[in-house]
Amino acid sequence: MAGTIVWFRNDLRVDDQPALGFAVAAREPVVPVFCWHPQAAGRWAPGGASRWWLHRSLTSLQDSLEKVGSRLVVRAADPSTELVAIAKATGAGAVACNRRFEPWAVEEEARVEKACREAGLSFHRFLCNLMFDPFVIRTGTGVPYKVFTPFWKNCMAQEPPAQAKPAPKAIPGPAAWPTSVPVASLGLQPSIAWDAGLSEAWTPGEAGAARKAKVFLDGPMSDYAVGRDLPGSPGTSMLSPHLAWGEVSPRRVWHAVESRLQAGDKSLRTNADKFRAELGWREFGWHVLANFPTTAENPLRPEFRDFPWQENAKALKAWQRGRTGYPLIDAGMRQLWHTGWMHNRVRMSVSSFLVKHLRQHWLHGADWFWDTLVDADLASNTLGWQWSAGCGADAAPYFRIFNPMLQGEKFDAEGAYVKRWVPELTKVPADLVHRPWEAPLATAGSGYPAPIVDHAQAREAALAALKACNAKTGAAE
DNA sequence: TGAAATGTTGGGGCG
DNA sequence: ACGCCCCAACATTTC
Repeated sequence: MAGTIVWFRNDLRVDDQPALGFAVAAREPVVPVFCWHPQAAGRWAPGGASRWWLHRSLTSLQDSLEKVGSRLVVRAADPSTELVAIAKATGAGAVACNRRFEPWAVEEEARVEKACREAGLSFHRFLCNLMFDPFVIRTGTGVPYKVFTPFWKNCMAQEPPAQAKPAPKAIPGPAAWPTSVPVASLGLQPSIAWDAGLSEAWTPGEAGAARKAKVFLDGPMSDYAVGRDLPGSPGTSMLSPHLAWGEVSPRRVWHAVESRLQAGDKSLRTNADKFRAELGWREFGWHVLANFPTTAENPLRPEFRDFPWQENAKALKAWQRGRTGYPLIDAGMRQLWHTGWMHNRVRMSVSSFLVKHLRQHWLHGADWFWDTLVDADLASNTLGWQWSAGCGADAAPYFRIFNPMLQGEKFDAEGAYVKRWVPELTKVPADLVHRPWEAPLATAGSGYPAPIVDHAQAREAALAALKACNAKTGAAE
């Protein structure tokens, strides 16, 4: 072969990037390529917030590649035709990529591989964004896990993730570069300026990811077990969008944690293990989706197939816009709208509220999150929503219904979080901030809506719906 | 990685 | 002083 095409996908980094490392090791020309072809993903094509992120991440990747003597060739068409054409134009004899596990991406990968082989190109695939292979980790009886704890125990009994490999210092280019379109021509940017809050909160790209990791590992990680549950303070890593686009390698993060453990005490170990278990949940989500590819749209537990969901466009809209009248719910939904991100503790509450209090189909929630989250990731989104709805892997039983007042009082006792995102509540005293309808009229929020449903009634209705479904399907519980 | 209802226990007020 | 009752605190069960 006379050079390798590196097909970039959601692995937008140069550090610990196996396909790129493979291409550079061949000591022949390397042609990095990104194809924008959202049609292949259908319903799960990147949403608005993800496209905003992708625009910046691609720009950042271009910069990093140029710094080591390379480029990023950008095309807006199907990779199965583009990569073959680029191989012809540059004389490359091989294509290397990193595996994805979205059902549509698996199909796309097969299509690209076929086109490459038919054109006489060799095709090479690597595990890049996961620490453990989803088709290797198996239960004692040889089937994929559906429960997190034994899954993670098994992973922890494997060989530890391989050491992360540093970025190449120089990347040889082809004699002549193929044509490329500007990132700006892909139409990823919002046409109206709704992205000020995103710009304020995030720095997409590899450097931004490394900074977030360092800040977290040197700070909040030492109190992670407690701090991660408090939405009003910065106790989480904020790495999710960077991981979603592959701007940081989970192996790199894993070993960065490990190196800090050498110097730490036992309590650091406890907190670090909690954090690594969250990386584990991310792995678990991908393993479940890879092995049960229909779950992006269908419940993993078949008895939920005919669950009596309601259709209520008005309620759905109130939830989306943060106008349900429940402070914790509204704060979360407004944080999401403004920054493209929501604290995990609050994600659990808002999703429980949508599927239980409002009894809207979890896919409505999944679609909204997909469009608004900068960390939208098909596996985590699917796992999270099915977990909340009670129909997925290791799911909360349907009757586990979060009480938005109690969750607020437990994890945002002073109301700092809800007041930050719901300014109508500024004057409500702390002890009533999660139930403002009980506050005296003078201090109650001006213009803040009354609860769109009564908590106790909604809870009863949700439990009744489950009962009706069980009676119909004859489910055991 | 719940909440609410129900059951149990034990300290203290009181007749 | 004793037993009764109340109820807070905690535990268990149920949804």
